[in-house]
Amino acid sequence: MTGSRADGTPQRPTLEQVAALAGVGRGTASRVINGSPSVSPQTRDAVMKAVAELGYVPNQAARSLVTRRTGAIALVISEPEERLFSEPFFAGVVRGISKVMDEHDRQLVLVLVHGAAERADEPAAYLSPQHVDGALLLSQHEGDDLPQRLRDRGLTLVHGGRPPGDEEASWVDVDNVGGARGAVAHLLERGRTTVATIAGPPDMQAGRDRLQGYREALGAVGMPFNPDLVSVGDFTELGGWRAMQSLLEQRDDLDAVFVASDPMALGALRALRESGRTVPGDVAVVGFDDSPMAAVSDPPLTTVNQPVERLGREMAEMLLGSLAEGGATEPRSVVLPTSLVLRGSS
Amino acid sequence: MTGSRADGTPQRPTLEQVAALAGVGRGTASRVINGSPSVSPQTRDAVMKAVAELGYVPNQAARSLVTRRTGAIALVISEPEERLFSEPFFAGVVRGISKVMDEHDRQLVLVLVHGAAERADEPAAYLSPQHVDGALLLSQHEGDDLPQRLRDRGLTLVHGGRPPGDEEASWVDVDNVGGARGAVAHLLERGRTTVATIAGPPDMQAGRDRLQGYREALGAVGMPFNPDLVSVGDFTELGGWRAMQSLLEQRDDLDAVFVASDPMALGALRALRESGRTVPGDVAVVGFDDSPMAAVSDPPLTTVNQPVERLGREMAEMLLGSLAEGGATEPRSVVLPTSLVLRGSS
DNA sequence: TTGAAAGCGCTAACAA
DNA sequence: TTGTTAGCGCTTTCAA
Repeated sequence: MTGSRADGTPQRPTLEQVAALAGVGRGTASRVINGSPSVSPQTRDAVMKAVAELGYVPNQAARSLVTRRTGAIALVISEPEERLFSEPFFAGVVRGISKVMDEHDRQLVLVLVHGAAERADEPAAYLSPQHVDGALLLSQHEGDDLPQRLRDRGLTLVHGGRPPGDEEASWVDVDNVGGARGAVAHLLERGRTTVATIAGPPDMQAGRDRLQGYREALGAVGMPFNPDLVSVGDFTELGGWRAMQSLLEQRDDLDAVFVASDPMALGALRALRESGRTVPGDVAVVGFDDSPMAAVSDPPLTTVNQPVERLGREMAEMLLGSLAEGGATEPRSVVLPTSLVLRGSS
Repeated sequence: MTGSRADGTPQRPTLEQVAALAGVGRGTASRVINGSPSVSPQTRDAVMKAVAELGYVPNQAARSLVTRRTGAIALVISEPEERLFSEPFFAGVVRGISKVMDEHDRQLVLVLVHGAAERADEPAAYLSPQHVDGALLLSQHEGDDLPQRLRDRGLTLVHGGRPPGDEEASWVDVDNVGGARGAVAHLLERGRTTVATIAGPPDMQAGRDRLQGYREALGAVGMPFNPDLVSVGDFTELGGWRAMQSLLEQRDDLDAVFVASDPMALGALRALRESGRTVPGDVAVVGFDDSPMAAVSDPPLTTVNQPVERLGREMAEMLLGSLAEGGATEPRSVVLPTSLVLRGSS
């Protein structure tokens, strides 16, 4: 039995009790718990049995105190706008991360870094090796020095998405360039001749990369890049709607458009409908994200699928890998392939 | 200076060093850190100064070891379907929770409880008083016994959303009944005479509550409840589209519809358009959620706004309040008001 | 009001 | 292979 204290809180058994029940010393019990090889099978069995009988669970605080490792990983999300969590992107990434953490018996500490307020005094003082072993960064802002500061504190970091101009960073990203290139190539193969694009915000790496893919696809078939066929949106439905209108004003002869996000593509679909055009008859449309809405829009949206859960998994595994090797390894990076999902809009 | 260890990890200063620098005993330094009243002002100042100078941050592990409190709160999300994170609902709630945790220097540990797999052996063994002081539960499933098991382990809990048939639970919810009632009352006041509803899944409390609000609004003006005017969806756009079609087949004379979620309302809008009807001319539509899409749909959607961030705040504050009082208090509950946002669809 | 000291539960170094 | 022991950094009695 485990006993309980005066306030009714069940009192967890300690390693001491496990050792006593197993008839061994505390050190030996500790070795068994931590999978040390230098323990005889009989001793191991006796300890395991005692652990099971008592329902023993190691006290993480005591353990951290001596090992100086916490078992916790921070998931840092900067400036959680409406967008961030709202996008299925986050759901998938977080799920992937969470599964890996579960598998490794590690805790995920969620840290939302809000705007200037927190930034002012000591930004996320909690994010130090004293509290977490490492950190996963999502949606960093351009020019933010938080990553550098965290590294200075001795934290091992892995970024979701390639951080621009940070050679020291380790990161995992989806192949935005390739995904966009493939989408535009698909439109060209279908015989479209005047392919426009609604690009994402130029201050976001994903926005820039997807525009780059558009250029590369044109270049691959010897078509010139024409600024008239590019309009910039902010990744929202409204932004896509406006961008599409502006494109139609400039070039009423366009017959296809690659849109750098599904919400923007839905806005574009609406603008096209309002202009009296048919999709894909008059204009073919391809989005990016493969969000749930894409499957049920009118018409269903051809779009680029990103392996979001896998992105989370890879991030988590890369971080745990670096931690296992003892930290100071070379920066590493992984790019995950995207795939085109064909639907009615193209 | 704080010194550093061989591996380059900066070595944090300890309370011992703070005490030495301030010229006091370790116990006294501890009292200052923890805001004990029985410390002279001069002593306090000296210690504070030493803390600032050394950049001292208490070691949470050491603290937990003796206080038996962790400073951590778990955010438990059951079965994170696509839906869950995808909805702006989650973004707001998590943001509210996060802010309160920041204010109280507490950590938020994210625990995603996946399907049967985890459930099978020991479900979230981590969720015990040894690791977290309490837990916030989001999107619990009907009949799930996780809450009860966590309480048995001695954890203090607060639910987001009213847990059906759990008298011991503390919870915070938005006024789903009132919000729905107000939405339908609004349609009736606008002169609509045949108000249908697309209800949410009957196995979800929010779905049931919103249907209840619909009934109450009809009852308030002496109108009978007519099953022909009710169709059930699954809170998705596709579900709303289908439900709207089925309603139109049964009752082609309906002139208004209250839809229990915005995604479903967008689907309903599409079905109405496809049937050749105008909104709000032929049929007025009101949704529920005030999601970003509602503002930019065609026409913009009248909908019920929920104070999502506040819901998170209230949950977090309720939990921390219960914890402060020392646990075994009465179950408590809070219902937050919703508000109708008038737009073009009604 | 303050200092000294015990001890929270564990790991790891050292002996045996 | 095993037991013993010295702390990890902190809070909290107990005396003074």
